[in-house]
Amino acid sequence: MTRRYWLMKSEPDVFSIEDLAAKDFEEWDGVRNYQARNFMRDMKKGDLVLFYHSNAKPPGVAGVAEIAAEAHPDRTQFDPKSEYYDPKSTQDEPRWDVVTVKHVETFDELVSLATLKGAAELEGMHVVRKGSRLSVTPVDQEHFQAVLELAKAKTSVR
DNA sequence: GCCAACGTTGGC
DNA sequence: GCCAACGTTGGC
Repeated sequence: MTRRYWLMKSEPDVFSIEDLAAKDFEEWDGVRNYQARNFMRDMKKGDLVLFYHSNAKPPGVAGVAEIAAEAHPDRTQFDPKSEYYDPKSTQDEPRWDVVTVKHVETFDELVSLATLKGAAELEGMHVVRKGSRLSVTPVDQEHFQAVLELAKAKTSVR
């Protein structure tokens, strides 16, 4: 099986890796960017995800999740009471999808964006680029492994 | 709070 | 189709 790797951003004040660990599974709703949506549509069950805390102090990768269910319609787009409501979306042709993610691991210590930026082997990774805004991005296997090793290195030093 | 880097909207 | 105005993301 060819497994693919991704990075997904979430603001921990809204939904953190601790929240995911408590629930085990989560529907990743609220993505309203076509590029991010298209990446989610490419995700396969078993793919691994770097769970990134954005708008955090500090921002960085907090752990790992796994794709538990592939893309299916985001119910919040049909709900007028939801902040994610999209009046232009129809049941016949939904615009927005979710994937279901499962908790795999919470790092003992966050791998901060500063650490990622300081790692030469992560050059070219989307999240280290200046002005990176895309909330869902593919990650090279080499980059994914390198982030795991950074997380392990931090743990062993303590 | 500032600002860079986009994405979206709408006039033309 | 072009582009200006505006909105959003997210680091710092």
